[in-house]
Amino acid sequence: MKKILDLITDEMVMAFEAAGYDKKYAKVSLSNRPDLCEYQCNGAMVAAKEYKKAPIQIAGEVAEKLQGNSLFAMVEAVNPGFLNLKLSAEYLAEYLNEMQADNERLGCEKVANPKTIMIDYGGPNVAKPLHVGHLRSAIIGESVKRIGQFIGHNVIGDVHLGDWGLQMGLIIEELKVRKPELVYFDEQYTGEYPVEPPFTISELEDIYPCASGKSKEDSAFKELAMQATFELQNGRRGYQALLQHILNVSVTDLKKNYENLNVSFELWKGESDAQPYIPEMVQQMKDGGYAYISEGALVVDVKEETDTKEIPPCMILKSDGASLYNTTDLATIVWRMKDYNPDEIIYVVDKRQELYFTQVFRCARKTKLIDDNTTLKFLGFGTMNGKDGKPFKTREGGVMRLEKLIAGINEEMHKKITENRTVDEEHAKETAKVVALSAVKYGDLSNQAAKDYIFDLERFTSFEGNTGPYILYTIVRVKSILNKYKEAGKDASGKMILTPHSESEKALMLEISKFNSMIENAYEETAPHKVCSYIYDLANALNHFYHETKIMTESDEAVQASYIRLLELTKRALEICIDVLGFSAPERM
RNA sequence: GUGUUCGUAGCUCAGCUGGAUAGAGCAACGGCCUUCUAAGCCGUAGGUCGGGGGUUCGAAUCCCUUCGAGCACACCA
Repeated sequence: MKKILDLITDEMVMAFEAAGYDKKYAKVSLSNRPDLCEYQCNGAMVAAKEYKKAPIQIAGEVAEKLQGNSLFAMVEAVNPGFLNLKLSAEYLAEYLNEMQADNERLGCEKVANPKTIMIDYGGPNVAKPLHVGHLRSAIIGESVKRIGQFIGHNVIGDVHLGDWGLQMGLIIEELKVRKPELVYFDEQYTGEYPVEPPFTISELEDIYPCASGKSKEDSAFKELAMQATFELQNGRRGYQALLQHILNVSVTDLKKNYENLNVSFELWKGESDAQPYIPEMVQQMKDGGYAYISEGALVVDVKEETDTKEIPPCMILKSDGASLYNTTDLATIVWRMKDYNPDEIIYVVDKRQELYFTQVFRCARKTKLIDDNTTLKFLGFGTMNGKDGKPFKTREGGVMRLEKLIAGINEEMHKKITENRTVDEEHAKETAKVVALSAVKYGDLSNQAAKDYIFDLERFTSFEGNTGPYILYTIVRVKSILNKYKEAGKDASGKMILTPHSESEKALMLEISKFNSMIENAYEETAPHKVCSYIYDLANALNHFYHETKIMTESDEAVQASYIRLLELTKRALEICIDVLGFSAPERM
């Protein structure tokens, strides 16, 4: 189904041409003066130069051609040369009926040529529990993925575990200190290793910070850890087996945590999965003449003429021959290309890593790990700050665990829900969880991803204003009235949406009609915050209409059914939107 | 130092591929519940869009400059 903006533009193009002007000037946009019109075209003012005519004259001639057009209730040429448009009520109702006929997608067509897009987000470290720093990547990445999937692309989310490098060696060494008797440390051992992991998740969570702290003070310990890392990377059996245990225990826990956030990944690959591809990749870079030794390390130059600053070379191997972050990221590109041949890879990563990823992307392109058909995209997000504007910390100044943060929000929400109304305990708990998630996600996603933002629990969990709970409340109100209608034994299915009976109804209809173009726009700009701002407008329009219109007492059955159909449409639009944002609405609240 | 992002109401943010009177929410103040969830709706007040220049018929938006803040600058990830 065509976007309403395109349909209007089509008419405008014809009008411009009929009046003897180039169609390139017939660009229509949403009005920025809703008091004057719904859509507008500023082309006459631009065209004035080429045709050496007063803009108002051109606008007038174009408007003339649109008089009587069934799309519009009003076409006006206004000084200095604006073309102001209002849609006809009939046309708008017709458009909404067409949307409703496609309840699944509300007339938002899937792309004709689906792309394979991989999204790299999450990025948890298997040695450490998730902390608040992981929140944004998960929330934004999940939403970007869902938007892409809704549009019709084949989008694959990959969690990209941090499961390689010194952190693993640290765990192994610390475990050796604690449980030296384990067979994993016996180099003579050739039998099968136990299936049961030698530690629990809580032990694991204790081991890493402990080892990490030790390595900072005890250089001998750090030395051992580096040695263990090296041996692990070179295939020492016992250590490989330990890595598997660490992965199993950790991933089980991670899955649980991500599930609570309504975040899921198609792939649970990690840095270690890239390991097998490294030797050949490095060899190719050498053979191709791209990589050379600089200050002992193997690097690839990624400078470009147009750079405004010096971009350091991309390091492939450290001077001790060990691989590093760059190496696994590049090798990850290798297997992604081999297994999935994606058209695009999107990295949802902290924006502070931008320079680093520029190096990696350039290196991948230069050394032909990817071809020209694949784009690499960096979607950097800003820092989540506390109310003081500084990076979010616990009261003690440490990093806050994600679980703890979420639990705190759940608790706060539970308090609010039970405060003013009577609800049974089990119900309240479930609802609190659902609403709390909307608060966190909406609070995050309603900001532009690239900007830092202030995490304000009080504000996010509020039911007033531009918040997740407000959106959910609106949906719940709609659900409630739809239920009442059903309970009255009525059924509006198959009934038509009629032309609007009030300003607020038309405003709501206009808002709904923007749905498909909004989704496309949000996809093109990888901007979930556009979905947020849309549902906020839509929810406002709904509440306004709801307030002014007595639906259940409407005596004209056809009109009432039309209202109901309109509410169903609104609800569906809101639900699709919150679904792509990654949360859902309860039945009651 | 170099580069980069940003600076919009008391606070938190939209708007930025140039358009008409710069928009929301919170906080403040004032209205609206015998009727579909008042967790709602309506209204009042609050701004030299950091400063200065330029391009343009027209600038929060583009360019230059200046002040201020954040961030990044090869053997961590």
